[in-house]
Amino acid sequence: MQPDSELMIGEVAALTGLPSKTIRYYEESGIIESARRNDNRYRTYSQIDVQTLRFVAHARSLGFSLKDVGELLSLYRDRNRASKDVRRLALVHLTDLDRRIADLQAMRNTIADLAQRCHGDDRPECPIIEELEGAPNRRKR
Amino acid sequence: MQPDSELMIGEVAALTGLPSKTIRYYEESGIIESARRNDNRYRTYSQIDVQTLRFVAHARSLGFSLKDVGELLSLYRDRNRASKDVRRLALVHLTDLDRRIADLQAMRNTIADLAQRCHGDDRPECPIIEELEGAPNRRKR
DNA sequence: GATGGGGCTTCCAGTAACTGGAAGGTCAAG
DNA sequence: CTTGACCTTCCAGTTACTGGAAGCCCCATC
Repeated sequence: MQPDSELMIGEVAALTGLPSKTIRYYEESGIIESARRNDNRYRTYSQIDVQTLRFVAHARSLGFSLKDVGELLSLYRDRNRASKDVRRLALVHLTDLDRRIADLQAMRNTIADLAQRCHGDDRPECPIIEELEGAPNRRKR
Repeated sequence: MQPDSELMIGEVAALTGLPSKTIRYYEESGIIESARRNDNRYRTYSQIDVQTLRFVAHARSLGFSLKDVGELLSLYRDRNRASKDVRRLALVHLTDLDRRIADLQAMRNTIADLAQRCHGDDRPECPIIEELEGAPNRRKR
């Protein structure tokens, strides 16, 4: 119950799950504002800063880019935000995730099929090598 | 029907679907050996080189790392390879793909759920922001 | 008082796999 | 002779960190 307790970066790291290095990196890259410093030039953080960093960590864990996180943060702080702006960001991200999942899934299925058809013994015959050797390559994007 | 025709990098690019820049990059990073040069110091390639680059392109399109592609290439060239070595590489890659797909799928589901519950209008209330604000962050890996 | 151990600081480099761009050489056509 | 389309090398930027070096600050101990 100390509303104005100032934390050092290691404590914030423990509270948010983010490495200290990453917190400094977020500051350096402008995703969060520069931390205040105490007499030792050490960074100090408030509970609000911890909340902000938790927000960032959570958005990152959902796969949003740092650029997106920046926009989400400003929407988060904007009491007059329109939820459609947040939703639009989320939907763009969703589309991107779906595309990436589909790409990986296609690779996965091909690999699984090839691996399943490969004897996996000491002989050289191998459908995986044959596929790589012969099949035309797919276009990306 | 010219078995010893020498191609320039642009032609190889057209034949393999790989940008010239990427072919040079593969050479520089040691994934393929240095191309012979003609009198102008231009790189020249044989049909075998084209085959090798197609192999590389295809392996890359299946998501193998360049390091893996290097190993696959040496297995490809090894007439005494054991198919189990190829298969092992593929299975490790498969595991990695599955993990990445699962990670993305989890994100995707969360985002889809949040976006679906968001009104997406001009009002500020937004379950997406609330989730980022409040929920504990998941551990990666 | 010297020393040791954390934690903090900055700065530099490396990761993966390219991609973009600058500056310049070569060659054939018009 | 100049243009245009190739080719060359080299450097920088991308994404989101992560590792490591060198050095300060503070506290505890011998």
